[in-house]
Amino acid sequence: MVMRTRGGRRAGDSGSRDAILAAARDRFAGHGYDGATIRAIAADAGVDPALVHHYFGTKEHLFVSALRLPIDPRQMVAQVLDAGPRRELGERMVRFFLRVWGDERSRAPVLAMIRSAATNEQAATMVRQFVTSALLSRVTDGIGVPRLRVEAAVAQLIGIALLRYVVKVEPMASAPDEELVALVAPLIQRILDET
Amino acid sequence: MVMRTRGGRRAGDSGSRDAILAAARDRFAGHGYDGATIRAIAADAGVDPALVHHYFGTKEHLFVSALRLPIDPRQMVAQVLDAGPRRELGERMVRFFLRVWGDERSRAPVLAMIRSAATNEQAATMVRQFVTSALLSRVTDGIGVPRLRVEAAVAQLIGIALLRYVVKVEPMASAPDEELVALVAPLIQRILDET
DNA sequence: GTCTATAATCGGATAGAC
DNA sequence: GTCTATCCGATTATAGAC
Repeated sequence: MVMRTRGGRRAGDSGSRDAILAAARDRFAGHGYDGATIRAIAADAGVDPALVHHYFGTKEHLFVSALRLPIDPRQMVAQVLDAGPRRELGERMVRFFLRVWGDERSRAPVLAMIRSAATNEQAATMVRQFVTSALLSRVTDGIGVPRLRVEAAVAQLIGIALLRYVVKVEPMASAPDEELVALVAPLIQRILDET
Repeated sequence: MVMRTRGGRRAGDSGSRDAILAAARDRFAGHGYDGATIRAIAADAGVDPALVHHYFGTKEHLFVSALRLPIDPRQMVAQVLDAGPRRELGERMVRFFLRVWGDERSRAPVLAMIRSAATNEQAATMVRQFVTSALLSRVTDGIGVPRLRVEAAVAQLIGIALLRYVVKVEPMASAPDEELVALVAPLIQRILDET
């Protein structure tokens, strides 16, 4: 029968494990670590709560499993930095940012990190380490910009994400991507350019 | 005995009510609405949990009581807008922003709103209405800047608050106020200036 | 693989004594 | 004004049957 050594679904598996992971991503994204309950995740996935423990052990383990990004951050950063001329870096960053937040699959883990970090100290530490090592350090190393400036640019983007996708303030929430690019790309570019 | 009609402490009051309010502000600020428990608030205040209900009824009522800002937002906005020449508006906004976040008394309610809005839908609605009516509308009316631009400026400041005071990323978290003013004020000014 | 049953804890809220 | 006692619901987690 079907029996692979790597990848794919193992023999005997139903789709429950993946269903749990998908439901967990949604719940963590929507309510943060503390607000997402195993019972609700199980209900969303259509399985028994005990099955969640059977697959993932503790809630914390489920959290880190659910947050594994579908793409590799280091690869993404390198791509954004090198995909064109330096004078268009601001625009590339804004477009990349909007693409991540526009796609449900990548938005859920990021939203989960933000929502959880806001109220859970352990999650905040995870986010701090991730932002520092996976993003800031690579960007700072890749281009010759002082770290405080890179952080100011990141702050601009995170603030927009908060107003647009979490608090949902108008007209920011409904503005088309292109309008945001036209507005924000020059701002980011300027932050990075002035030594 | 002592018996005033307005202001001051009423006869028979101990300091418990104020102690509860102060503890509630800290807890809501530190853990968000859902994460702050009445039992913990009571413990911080050194009183019995039942006393919290005695004074404030439900947890929700306690929340809105704890979040009454010590200053009036409409007054603050007007002051920032009119306190100097238009070309220094960016600097005034940044300095005001840093003053609010630098003082514990004003930081606690703002932090509580952010942390709660991140995971609690009801709190998010409160924040959205507050940001829209109390801040954005007044600023947009006061100066002739499109709302989307004002929101971009607010996003820049909120993002900085997040990195500096919540996630605590270095060097943003430890940078002196003046360094941030020098870096950010021109950015805000530019957002507001270009039609 | 999946579920039942249950332990152990913690949450908000209330009634009522003092 | 303040506290004791308690109700009732929800939570994570485990043991074990099927």
